[in-house]
Amino acid sequence: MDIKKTYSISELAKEFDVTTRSVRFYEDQGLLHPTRRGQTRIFSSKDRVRLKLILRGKRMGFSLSETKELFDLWDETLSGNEKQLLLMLNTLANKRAQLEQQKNDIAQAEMEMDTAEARCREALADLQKKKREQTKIQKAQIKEEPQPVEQK
Amino acid sequence: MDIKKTYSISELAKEFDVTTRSVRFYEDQGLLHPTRRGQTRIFSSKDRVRLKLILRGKRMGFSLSETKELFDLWDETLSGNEKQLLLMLNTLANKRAQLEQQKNDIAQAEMEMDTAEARCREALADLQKKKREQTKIQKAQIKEEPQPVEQK
DNA sequence: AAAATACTTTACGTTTACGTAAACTTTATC
DNA sequence: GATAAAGTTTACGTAAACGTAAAGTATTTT
Repeated sequence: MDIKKTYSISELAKEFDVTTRSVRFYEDQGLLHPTRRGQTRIFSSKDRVRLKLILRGKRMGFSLSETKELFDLWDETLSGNEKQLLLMLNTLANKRAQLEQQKNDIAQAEMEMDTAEARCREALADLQKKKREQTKIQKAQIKEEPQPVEQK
Repeated sequence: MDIKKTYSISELAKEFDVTTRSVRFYEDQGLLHPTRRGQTRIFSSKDRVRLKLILRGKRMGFSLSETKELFDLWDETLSGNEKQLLLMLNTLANKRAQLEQQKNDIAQAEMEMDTAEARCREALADLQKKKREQTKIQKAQIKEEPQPVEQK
């Protein structure tokens, strides 16, 4: 038994930092299924979870329709039909492959960022060195030609 | 000294399985900078690398303009200006944070897929069991009421 | 030289995921 | 009871990332 509470559209919007427009859009596209009190939407904790999943999906580069497909598939899976179960297992395997690809991409990106960062730091160090040499020269010059007397 | 070769638009398109339209679009958006022989585009191996990065970026949910920003930033970084170097380091740190978020998302998704898969297999096992019970009953019925003689 | 092939520019069309504005109801507050 | 606050529908607008078609050039093949 989840948190059981219900949510208004602006509660959800605020919590997940999206606009109400987006939430309504997700309903329009069949990703959320709030009930109504009068004409006002009432979201269940299931809707809340789904919203969270939608947003995570987006961060992972999934389109809304991809996410919707997963939702629908899962709902049909719950019906317990064998064909649907097998289909779901299949889909899960595909998604796993996608995730593997993403993990690879991320690992690659991290390696390249490592070398990029290293080069940056190296270049910076070089600059600092040059700066220090420069100030040394200046100090030397000051010693050679000391205290020019100020006058008004 | 990379592979040093140059590439036609269709070579690149074929290699990375994108349309020539896309490649031209990426140039239009300032992500690729092919030279020209007459009016025909000639892509360098640097362009090839960038195309690869563009596509990886897309898989990771980066927009073209995000990727372009990175390219531009990197190019300016190469100029060795201190301000640019610091800016790049900053940006790299931000991107790393993004990647961490993505890794979290992926880990979460994998966990949920694990439980989803487990439930599926369980449900399937239940179905199989019921099936076996069903056939047992049928076999029992056949034993009780054996060999109905066939006639024509 | 005619035809096929590969490339080009120009430009309008399309999908996704909302933004934004207008006009209206319902509920809470003064 | 007026007004503000939060919700609603309807509908047009927009940015991103191409698709697609038209019409032309350049080169290679037959």
